[in-house]
Amino acid sequence: MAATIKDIAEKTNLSLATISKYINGGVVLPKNKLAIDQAIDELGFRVNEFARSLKTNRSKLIGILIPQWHVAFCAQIITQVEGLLRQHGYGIIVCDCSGDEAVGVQVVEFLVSKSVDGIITFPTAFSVKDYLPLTTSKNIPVVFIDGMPRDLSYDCVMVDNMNAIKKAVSYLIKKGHERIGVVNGPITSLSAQERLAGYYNAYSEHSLPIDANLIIDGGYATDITYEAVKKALTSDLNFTALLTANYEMTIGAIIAINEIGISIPDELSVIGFDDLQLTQIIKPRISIITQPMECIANMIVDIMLKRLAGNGPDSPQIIRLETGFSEGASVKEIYSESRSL
Amino acid sequence: MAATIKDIAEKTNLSLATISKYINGGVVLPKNKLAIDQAIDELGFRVNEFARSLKTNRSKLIGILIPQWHVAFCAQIITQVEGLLRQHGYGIIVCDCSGDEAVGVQVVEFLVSKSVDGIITFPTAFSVKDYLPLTTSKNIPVVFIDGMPRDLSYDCVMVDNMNAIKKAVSYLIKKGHERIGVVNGPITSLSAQERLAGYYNAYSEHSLPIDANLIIDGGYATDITYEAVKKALTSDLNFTALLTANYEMTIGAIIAINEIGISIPDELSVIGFDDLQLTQIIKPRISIITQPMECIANMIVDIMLKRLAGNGPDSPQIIRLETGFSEGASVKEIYSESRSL
DNA sequence: TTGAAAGCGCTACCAG
DNA sequence: CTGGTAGCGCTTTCAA
Repeated sequence: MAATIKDIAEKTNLSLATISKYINGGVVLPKNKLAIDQAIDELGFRVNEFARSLKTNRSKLIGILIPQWHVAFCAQIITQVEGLLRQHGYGIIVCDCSGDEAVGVQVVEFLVSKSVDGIITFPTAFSVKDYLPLTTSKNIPVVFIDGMPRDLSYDCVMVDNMNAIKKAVSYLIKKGHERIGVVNGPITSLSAQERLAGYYNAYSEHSLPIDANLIIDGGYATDITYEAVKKALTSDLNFTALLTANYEMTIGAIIAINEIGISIPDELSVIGFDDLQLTQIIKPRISIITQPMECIANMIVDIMLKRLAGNGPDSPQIIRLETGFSEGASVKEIYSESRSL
Repeated sequence: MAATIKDIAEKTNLSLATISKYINGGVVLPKNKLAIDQAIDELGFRVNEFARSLKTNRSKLIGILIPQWHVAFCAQIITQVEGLLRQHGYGIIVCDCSGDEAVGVQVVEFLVSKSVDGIITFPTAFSVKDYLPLTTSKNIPVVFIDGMPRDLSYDCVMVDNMNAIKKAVSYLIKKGHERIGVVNGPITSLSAQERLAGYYNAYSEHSLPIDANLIIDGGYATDITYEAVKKALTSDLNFTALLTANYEMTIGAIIAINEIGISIPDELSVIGFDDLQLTQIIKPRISIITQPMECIANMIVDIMLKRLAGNGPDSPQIIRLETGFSEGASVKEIYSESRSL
């Protein structure tokens, strides 16, 4: 049987209370400290987290809700979040709801039943409203990543999607592009709405007309984008540049472009999103809007830990982070008719 | 405060013992069942898992150790395993050790400290031996996926790697190929060893000479493969076909091939591994060695649940599953000199 | 700084 | 089938 603090107490001739206090960071006499340390070592003592949790009512577990396991952005963020939380003694329980609303609610109930101390959630295909009563009633803090339902007010960490796209589109416009295709996510998602707004803003700022046909729905997915881009490229839309609004869509677009045999940047300029995995090896090096992954992860953990400690701000925090831009060789300067006049 | 079984007992005028028995699947009188159900409903009672765990010493949590979050095979398996385990009331704590041995041991200690009931582990870059004493001393079952250290004997679920590759190589040989490149993982890993053996076996069975230069180390990674394949293709190795031994390497190879502008299958026949995500949209449709993902996940969960229930077989189970082959349009029939005679 | 004791909520034993 | 009860291992008063 595993050693308990009782064993330590007996061995050291100290009381349970003293041992408990010590292992929770309390101060004891130096000689007692020595004795306790030794006893812990000899007996191979480890705190029984169940008992501790029963008393403190905290599990030191954080639930994470993701739309899909293989979404690159999620994977990247989770890697970092997991590492950071582990340093603070928190484990993560990750559940994938495969975009199914019913499963989503079920998953959150499951997480709550596992007594997670907090929940971190990525935007899912469905509204998360259904499960929030559950978490609020249990006082479980929820931190949203990359967007949340419009009519809610929770802690959220996201990038400045609007400006990210706006800057990229402006960049293209300044290089002479006027017909810029954009592969965006489903317009039901907040981030897609913001990204689209960035596109519009850039165009209006440069007083250029918008052709709605240039706005392609890539469903935030590689396969959908692949089909959509292939179709768009073989149509008579005549765009000279293409912008993709997340990693998966960037990959889908690149595959489609390469397959058709259109050369980047000579025949088509391209700006991608999220410099992960594949974008790092594709040639020519794609110009990419980058998200500050590490910073996002840090903020998420930071807010969560503060909430758990009960010393977060009173009102929900919406953290907006600026995106970066990694210049590659995928954008060509062109001279449109109107400008060459 | 949340309701406890004590509240239920009071409300129903039954004893704690009866309530406990009922919520654990025991049988009570129909009218008591009704009363209990109603009380549970009204009070919004939920079992306190901490208290339960303290008593039963089981957390209903399974730890999963992965090499990297974005390895497609892992993601695919975990998705399924997580769903299955959840159906049985188990949650998973996933930790990524980023191929770092020290982190790996630390992670397992962490998982043990979280009192996971079992551990499922993918092959990591380092030997897992260091942490096994920990798990065995705590009687925590460990199930390996896709390989384990050679000198150990644990439950393991893996595919028949040797035959998978052997069949594919034989297939190519029968189509007339003699110079078949193979992009394999690091030879330190069991699966890579087996896959290589398959390559050798196919060649020897057809009495063809092996050129070791055709064996490329892709490190099970996209970027390494990309560089290696690019180099190989621009050398004078003259292979007519290329076989890749996992998903990431398949993608890396395809990107390299496309970039150089070699056409599949006219100039090079290709057989990939694991029909996931990208391989499903790349044209031409790649012929692929497929792993029975669902079946693998089922077996893993099956063994784990049996071990947890204490009714698994006495000896470690090594489960070997057959791979499949999905024929695409990436292999061309050729006639080598020797055959055309 | 230390200790005694209560009790977190549940399960499992045994008796009825 | 039901109930009384001990106790899992820990934290946390409160008093010394």
